[in-house]
Amino acid sequence: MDSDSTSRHVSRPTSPDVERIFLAAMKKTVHGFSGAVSSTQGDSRADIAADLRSLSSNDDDDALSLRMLSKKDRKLLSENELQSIRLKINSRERKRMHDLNVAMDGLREVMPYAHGPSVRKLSKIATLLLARNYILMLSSSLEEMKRLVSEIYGSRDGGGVGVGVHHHHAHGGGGGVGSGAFHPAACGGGGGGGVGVGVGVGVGSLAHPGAPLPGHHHHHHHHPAVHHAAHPLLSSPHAVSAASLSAPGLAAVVTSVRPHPGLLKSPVSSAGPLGSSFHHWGVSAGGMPCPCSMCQVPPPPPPPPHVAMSLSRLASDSSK
DNA sequence: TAGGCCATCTGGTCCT
DNA sequence: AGGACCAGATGGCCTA
Repeated sequence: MDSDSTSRHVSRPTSPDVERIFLAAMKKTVHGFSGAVSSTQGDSRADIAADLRSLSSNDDDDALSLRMLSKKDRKLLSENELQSIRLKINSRERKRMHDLNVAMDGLREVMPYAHGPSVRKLSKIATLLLARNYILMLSSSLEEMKRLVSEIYGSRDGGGVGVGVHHHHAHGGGGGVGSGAFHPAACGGGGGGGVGVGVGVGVGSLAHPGAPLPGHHHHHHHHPAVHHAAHPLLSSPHAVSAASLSAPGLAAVVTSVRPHPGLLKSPVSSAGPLGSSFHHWGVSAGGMPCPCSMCQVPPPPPPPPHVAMSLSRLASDSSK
């Protein structure tokens, strides 16, 4: 009794392995292990079980699509036929969403963030925002490396690598966001007023209304509403500006980000909002920029309109 | 208890 | 024709 009947359907998996991963995940789920898929949710839903039971008994019907039928045709079909078609469609949709979740988990795995049984996984929106900022940050790092290479070899080669990207340590994002406000404190090893608190960022100020990030002092305690702004990748000026511009809903969404376990391990006295386990090295150490938005703000890409749109939509979704 | 997050159901639309 | 994709609705679970 599992959703194997759903997996038998041919579909467009997000990757060639998705089907296999999905099956494995479903096995785990069936055995009570909250694995990669739906780890925060219990999958033992009575209606699903009912669906699956029905599916196993109605496996043979043709894949007529219910929505393709006219109302007249629908009336001609028996209750059982309609139900079996509906179940089949539901099953496909379920599998599709499972595949999406598997992909989302795959994304979580490669993000510089907590993975562990004691750490609640990132929400979907947080995962996407984090991924985006991570990509921006990596791109920025790459550009910086290119720039350094061109500086080193430029005198000989005449500067073959043309990179015009420089760090903007203090640039205000949209809506009065100023990520630079907390940068010095973070990279300077703490000190400075606030240590990333109240950050001056729309989202951050929502979550940290003035307290010195007490959540980071707690071992194995998660404060989803507290840590989001502390994570460098989620506090990028871009995401922040979008959040502060779009709606309180998105800000609320962003607050769902869970902390990196490293952020929780030790006091934050001298390490800024990331905690002492996170080592900021700014841009001075070997020229490599610190992979956090505090030490290195990604170059401001042209504000993609679709991002703003999707963000606003997410905001509206989250405000349901 | 409220709010956030999520899975699922459902009907519509688009694509092959 | 059939499947994928999408978005709204709904209800459950969890946490503050």
